[in-house]
Order: sequence, then structure tokens, then C-alpha cells
Amino acid sequence: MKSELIKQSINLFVEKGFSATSIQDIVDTIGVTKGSFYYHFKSKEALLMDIHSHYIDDLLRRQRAILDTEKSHKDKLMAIVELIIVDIEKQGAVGRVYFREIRHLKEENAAIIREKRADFRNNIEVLLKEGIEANEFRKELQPKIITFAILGITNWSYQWFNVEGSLTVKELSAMYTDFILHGIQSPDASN
Amino acid sequence: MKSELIKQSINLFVEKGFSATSIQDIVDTIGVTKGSFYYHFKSKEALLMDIHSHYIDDLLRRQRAILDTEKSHKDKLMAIVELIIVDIEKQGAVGRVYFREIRHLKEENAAIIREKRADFRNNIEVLLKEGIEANEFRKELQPKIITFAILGITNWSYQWFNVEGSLTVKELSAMYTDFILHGIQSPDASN
Amino acid sequence: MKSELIKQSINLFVEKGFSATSIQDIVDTIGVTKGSFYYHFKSKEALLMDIHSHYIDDLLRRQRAILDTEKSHKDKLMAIVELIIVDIEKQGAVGRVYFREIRHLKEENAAIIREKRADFRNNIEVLLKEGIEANEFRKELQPKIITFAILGITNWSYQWFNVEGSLTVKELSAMYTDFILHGIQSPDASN
Amino acid sequence: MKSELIKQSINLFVEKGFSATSIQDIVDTIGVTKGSFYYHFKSKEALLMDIHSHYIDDLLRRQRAILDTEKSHKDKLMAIVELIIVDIEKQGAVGRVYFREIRHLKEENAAIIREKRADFRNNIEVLLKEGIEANEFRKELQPKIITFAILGITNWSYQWFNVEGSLTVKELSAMYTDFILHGIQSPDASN
DNA sequence: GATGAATGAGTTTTCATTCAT
DNA sequence: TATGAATGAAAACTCATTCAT
Repeated sequence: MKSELIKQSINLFVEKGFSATSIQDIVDTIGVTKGSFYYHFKSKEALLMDIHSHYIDDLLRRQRAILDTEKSHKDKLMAIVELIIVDIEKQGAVGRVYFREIRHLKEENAAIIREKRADFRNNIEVLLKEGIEANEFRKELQPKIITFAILGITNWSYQWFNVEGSLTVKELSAMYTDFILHGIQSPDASN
Repeated sequence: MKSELIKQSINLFVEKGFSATSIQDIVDTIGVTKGSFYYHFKSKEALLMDIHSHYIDDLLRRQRAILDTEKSHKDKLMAIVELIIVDIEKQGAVGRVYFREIRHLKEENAAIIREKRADFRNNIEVLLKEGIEANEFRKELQPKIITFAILGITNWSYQWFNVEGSLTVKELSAMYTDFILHGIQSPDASN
Repeated sequence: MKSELIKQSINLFVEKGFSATSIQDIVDTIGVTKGSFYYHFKSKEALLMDIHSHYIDDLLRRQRAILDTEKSHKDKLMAIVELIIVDIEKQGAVGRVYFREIRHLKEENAAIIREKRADFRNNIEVLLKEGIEANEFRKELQPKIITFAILGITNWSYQWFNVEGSLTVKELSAMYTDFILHGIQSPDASN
Repeated sequence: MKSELIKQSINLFVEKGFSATSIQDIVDTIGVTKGSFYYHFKSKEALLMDIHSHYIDDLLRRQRAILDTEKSHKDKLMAIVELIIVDIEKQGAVGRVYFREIRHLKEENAAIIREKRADFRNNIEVLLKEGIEANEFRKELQPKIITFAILGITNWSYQWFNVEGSLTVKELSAMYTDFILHGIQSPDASN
């Protein structure tokens, strides 16, 4: 029931936005009453926080797994890009909520999520830094800024990519890793 | 007065989001009454549409100027990236509203804006296509997808770039054009 | 201009009702501004009063003319019924406003109109009374009550009669005077 | 509570009219909040529709009972007139709302009510038609038009009849059936 | 005579939240 | 666990009216 509420609310948040979705809208989709909602969630914002927490925690866990498993900096980076893009297929809806609705968390919770986002970002930044030192990536790059560029590419995909279309997430992921690697690799790196 | 309302509402929309900003909030910042707001705008949504229209129309106009002025495909692309990024400084607030709040336009208006956005995107796509044909850019690239990547990089900047920081928009713009050109240029292109 | 405002407001009041018609609605139909309206009328209610006054004053004047001209009680009554019914064609719209919107006059004005309505009604009542005394009409009738019946028949017509239809106001008037006379005439009255 | 809201709103609608009565006015009379009103009714118009539906449905049910029970056409007609008039005492307030405020229903609902009103009217028209064929009523009468006359007499009563006065509804009803029967009966009908 | 801008009080409606059962 | 009823605060929007120009 709780997970059903989460699932349906995500769909509604994607469709209409957090503010424009009422508790009534949510409970109507699964045929229960508002009282029931408040048994499972302290507030509407708590539900949104729940969604955000699960999403970023899962992402961080998988990012860590990649960093622990893959060998070269290039491979690590490719795997992280793929992680985000390929998720569109399975987690596209949550992702869209995650990217759009953080503003509606109360400051206290927003801070928690922002910190985890910063961790995720920082892990990429460190990766780039080390790749530069290892001469895999170009010396002129500013890791922090390039990290934002990479996240821009991947995260923006959630806004336009249509799972129904002819392009698969695997293909998209391949194109974007190729584009990014061309953008950052040292000319003398053994491709 | 009308332009004052627009200006203040943009600030509030950036800060709290469209839905969470009330007409009362807006008029309070300039000390007029709600009735006054409704004398100038048919509805809250009409104000949002006003903001969207002006922004994209201005952007399209300047994009066209670039396409008519610059010579090589590379120069055109660089100029367009710079156009978006450098605007953060002067138009950062409107931009943030433009990228985040389109969902709150009514379908009829959203369609108009979406079409203009598609024009802007399409102009880049065509530019890439021609650059590929001219052998300036790599043959393997899919122009449509790379266009989204470029827009992801530039548009995402509006979310994190802090005008107050030590990095200037000019510098950011330079880094991103460099990154993008590395990502797309033919190896044999005279850089 | 003033008469134009009256004319158009009557149409709107018929269509949407007094409360639901805004000053804006009225001035829009003739392409002037609200300020203009307030040059001609002290208030929205004043316009409604204007409409009511003209209508009932005109009706009373014509009723008096009938009472002064026609000979028998029967003829007087027939002429008054015809007066009301035949007016549907020329004054149907005003009539509908007159019958429906008196409630929106302020008490002070409503009292004035109610008094004139009472005069109009009373003239019929007196006519019936005299007709009974003259043995033209049946002795058992209560003039006051029958007056209301007659007014019910005629006034109700404004709600359903369609000028566009196949029945003319003359025909309707004939049918109703016939019906009423059958209802009230003494059996021994030389028809 | 819901029925209490209906009851009080009817009183207010009679007194001030539908448009001029606010939800606040209604809830204030029974000391609840506006939110409570909207728990029970989807909108102000929905409440008005509720009132209209119940009134006409009840009227139709009782009219049908009369048509099934009474023997002669004359008796049926008398019973129907009495039905409407006598109701003033118990249902005067609802009746006044019913006769005055249909314009404030949305077209969709107004159509439903208009159709039921037409049924009620049509039942009388058919009754008159059959009475004419049975030679109870005069051959020259146009049933449709006479039906409107009868409804004018009865419905108009809701506007002026004062339950507090010395005349009872029974007496009024008797006078009006007498008046109507004189107006329509064949001279040779055994009275 | 007419306009454009502004006001302020009021309107209907929405909605997150609470709570007795 | 769940429901149904109620709350209260706030939202968007309307509108008659005023008034300087």
C-alpha cells in the first residue's frame, strides 16, 4: 500500500508536477482515502522526501559499486554515464521527479539531498581529477566544470528522451560516452 | 508597472517556483493590489506565457543573427553556445524560469513555446548536419542527439552557475566550447 | 450613448441575469470604457432602476389610456390583457428583465417600483370589482385573487413565448382573453 | 448536515437570490466552515442542481400518482392544480428557488431540468387534449397554450401568495380550479 | 465626455491536515 | 489500518467603483 502510494504519486508528479498534484489525486488512483495516506506518510513533503532519498541512495550505492569494480578512469566514467542514462528506461519517472521537484522539500530535507547530490558529483569530479593526473584526460580541463557538463548531458536526457522511440537507451549511452570521451581524452591516450 | 510586475515575478518564480508563488506575493513586492495585477494580466498563466514568449523570441532573434553573420560552422556553433552561456549573467533569472516552468503553461500556450524551442534546437541540428557534410565535424555523430547533449550542457548551467563566483561566464563559455568542439570535430579538421 | 448602454445591458441581463453581467460586459458590447459608463449612470443599480422605471411608467400610462377610452368593463379588461401580451413582441427583453430582476434594486428603489406595480394591479382589481357590481362578471369571484391569476397568465408568457414561432402575439392575446372571459363572465352576460 | 445546508441555502436563495448569496452566507447560518460545504457539494451550482432535481422529481412523481388515480379529466386537472398550489404552504421556498434560479444552472444541468419541466407540462397538455376529445373541455382550445396559462396562474402564486395571510392555500386552490374550469369547460358539460 | 489605471472588498474554490470512530 | 467528516488558511480571480488626466 505504501509502495503503491509512492508509485502512483510519482506518475502524478511527473504528469502534473508536485504542487499541482493533490493528496486527493493520489489516493483516488488507488481507491483509498486521505486518512489512509496520512497513516503512511507524515505529510505530502515527507512522501516527496521519501522518493528523493530512495532515488539518490540507490544511485550512490551503484556509483560506489562502479568505482570499486571498474579498472581505468575511462571505464569508470563510462560506467557512470551509462548508469544514469540506462536508468531512464526503468526509473525515468522517478528521475524526472528527482530532477524537478527538489525545490518543494523543506530546507532541512533539501539540504540532506543536496549534500548527497554533491557527493555523487564529487565522486565524478575526483575521478576526472585522477584521470587527468594519470594523463588519461586532458590537462587543461577543470574537473568541476566538466563534471557539470557531463551531468548536464545525462540529466537533460530525462527531459526529452522517449523510451517509446526508435533509439534505445543503450545506443544513447554509447553515443554520449563517445562524445564525452572525445571531449576530454588526451590526444595521446591509447583509445 | 507591467514590466515591474514581470521583473519581480521572475525573481519570485526562481526563488519559490511558479506554483508556490502567489499573486499576493508578487504584488506585495511592489506595493500594489491584486486588482492591479489583473488589470495587466488576464491570469497568472498569462504572465508566465508572457515571460516565456519574450525569452524565446529574443533567443531566436539572436540565434538567427549569429547564423547570418558567422562564417564557419564551427564559429556559428561556438557563438550559439556563447550566446546561451553568457546570458546567464544578464538573463539568468528568466532563463531559470524558462527552463523549469513550462509545465505550468496551458497546453495551448505550451505548444506554441515548444514549437519555438524546437526551432531553436533544429537550427543547431541543421548546423551540425552541415558541419558534418562539410567534414568539419565527425561523420559518426547523430546531429539530433548531439544537439540535445549541447543543450544539456548549456541549459544545465543555469541550475548551478553562480554569477557571484570566481569563474566568469566568458571563461565558462570558453571551456564548454572547447569541450564540445573536442567532442565533435573531425580529427583532420584544421583546429 | 446612454440609450445604447441601456439597450445592450437589457440584452445581457436577459441572457445572463443582472448579477452575472458585469459592467465590463456591457461596455464591451459597444466598445467604450467603464469610466464612460459611470459618466452616464451613478451605479449598476441605477441603470437597473432606470430600466424598471421606464418600463412600468410606460405601462401605467398606456393602462390609463385604456381605462379612459374603452367603454365596457369587458372591453377594458381585454385591452389590458392585449397590452401586456402584444408587448412581448416589441418589449419582450425589457419585460423579462422587469419580471426577474427587481430583487436587485436597493430597497428604496424596489419600494417605488413595487408601489407602481401595485397601482397597475389595483387598476385591474378595481376594474373587476366594478365589472362584478355591473353584473358583467360573476359574483363569486374575489377580484384581488383573479387579478393575480390574470397577471400570472400574461406575465408568465414572457418566459415561454417565442416571437419566432408560428403563433403571433395577436393570436395568443385572443386566446387568453377568451380563456379569461370564459373564466369570469356571468352566465347571463350578453357575450 | 448536508440537508441542513440545503435547507438554509434555500432560505437564503429566496431572500437574496442565488447569485447574491455567498457560500460564506450559507455556512454562517449553521456555523460550519466553507471547507465543510465543499465536502458535501462539488460546487455552488451543484447545490442548486440538487435543489432543482429533488423538487421536480417529487413533483413528477406526485403528478403521475394523480394521473393514475383520479377518474375524469376534470378531476385530474383539479388535482394537479391543487398539487401545485397547496405545495406553497410546505414547499413555498423551494418552489420560489425552482421558478427563479434555473438560469444559474450550467447548460448541461439546465437541459436536464428543462426536459423534466417539459414532461410535467406535457402531461397537462395531453390531459387537456383528451378532455377535449371526450367533450369535457371546449373544442376551440389550444391545449399547449392553455397549459401555459394554467401554469402561469399556479406558478405565479409562488411570487405573491403569503402563507401568513387570511386566505388559505385550500381556498386559493378552490378559486383557481373554479376559474380555470369555467375558462375551459364545455357549456354542455355536466358541471 | 471619455480613458486608463488602480483599488479593495468579496467570490468561489482548493487542499493539506486532523481526528473521532 | 482505514474512513468520513470537518477545518482553516490560502489561492486565483472578479468587479463595482473612483479618479487624475
